[in-house]
Amino acid sequence: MAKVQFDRQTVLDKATSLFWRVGYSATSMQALFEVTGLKPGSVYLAFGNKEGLFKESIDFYAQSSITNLKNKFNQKQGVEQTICEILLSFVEESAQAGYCSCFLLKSQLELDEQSDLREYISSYLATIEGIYTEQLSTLYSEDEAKQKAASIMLHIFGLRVYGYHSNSEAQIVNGLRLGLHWLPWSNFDH
Amino acid sequence: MAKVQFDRQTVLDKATSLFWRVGYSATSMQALFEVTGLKPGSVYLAFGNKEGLFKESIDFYAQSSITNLKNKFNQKQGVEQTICEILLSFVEESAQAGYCSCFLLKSQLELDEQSDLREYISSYLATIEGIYTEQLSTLYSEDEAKQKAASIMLHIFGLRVYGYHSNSEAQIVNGLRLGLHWLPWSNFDH
DNA sequence: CAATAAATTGAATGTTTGTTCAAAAAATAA
DNA sequence: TTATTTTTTGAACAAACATTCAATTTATTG
Repeated sequence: MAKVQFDRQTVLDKATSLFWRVGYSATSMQALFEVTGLKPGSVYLAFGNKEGLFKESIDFYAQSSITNLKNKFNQKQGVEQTICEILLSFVEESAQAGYCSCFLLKSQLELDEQSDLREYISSYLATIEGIYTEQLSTLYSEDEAKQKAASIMLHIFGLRVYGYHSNSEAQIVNGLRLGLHWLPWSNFDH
Repeated sequence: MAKVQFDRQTVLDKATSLFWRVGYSATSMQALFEVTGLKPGSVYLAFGNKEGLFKESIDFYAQSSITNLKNKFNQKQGVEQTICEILLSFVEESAQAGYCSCFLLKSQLELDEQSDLREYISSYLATIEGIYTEQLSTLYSEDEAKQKAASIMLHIFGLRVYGYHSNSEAQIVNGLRLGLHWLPWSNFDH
């Protein structure tokens, strides 16, 4: 059997960027052919159809996000300090040119009610929340860890929307400090 | 001159519902003709094009939301109690079948970076934040009112995303209570 | 009642959409 | 090398897309 000749990761990286920025519906196959350099037949052989390519793009993004998150917690600073760092890095991200919010969040909101993909994305978001819960449960009771994780997710979703339209980094950080007052923000003063 | 014969408000109401649920890109003119009962020519005469109809739908939704919000504050309970009620009503909304998040939020995230509509929607969101700030400044200093309003907006955005995929009302309420601990939630215990 | 102006109609426009497929090329296996 | 399998190619497809417009209907004006 002949070897796959295009690099799947490279193609997925480019497709993900386009889907992320433009959205599922507004991204045409034509545009995907151009950005990936593949011809129709290759894409359809490798991914089935547009939805298949999109699903793999979601996987690509989500798995990378989850790996990244786990790595940050494994750097063995305090859990809460790490959470502060993560949130502040999200704020920083949101201030950059071409900021596209979070691919999972955007896709979740765009997808139709009866699409299986919506559930699929939900489970990735639940996995992420689970990581926060797990980490916090080293410091708090299970109930408290769950509540705090829910509060963190609310803030993450919030800032990924807020950061999309407002340019005031400082305002977001103030909002985070107020809402997540139990985190060690003082370590980040200067 | 002949009178406009279709009821503009009715048409906008129906168009808004469709755009809100399905999104801008995925909503076809065909579907809009069907849902409004109008023929192509009528829509194009009255609204110019798809984007024109969408913009008026945004206006329709935003103005109604803003009026609604102001009314709630004019009922003259305490400001903070009113805010709790608003947030809890959003949570309740999110638990209902066919929940579509917030039309402004969804559209904001869907629209392309260089679309004028994105700024347009941003200014509506800023207006809403301004109302919270204004109300809170009757109780707090300007700086504190702004910070609290930002925190409220973060939570509203957060719950309108969180509520889209999670079915646990209780978890969201817990998150709100923790993050917005300075609000009089105790009035809502029973 | 005409005369005039505006709104409605629905067929038709030319693109763009996602997808297919037979032929060609490339890679592996014998 | 030859035979076999897999990938790539790019033209072609029907369906759906947003939009237009001349003809018709409806409403207002004089």
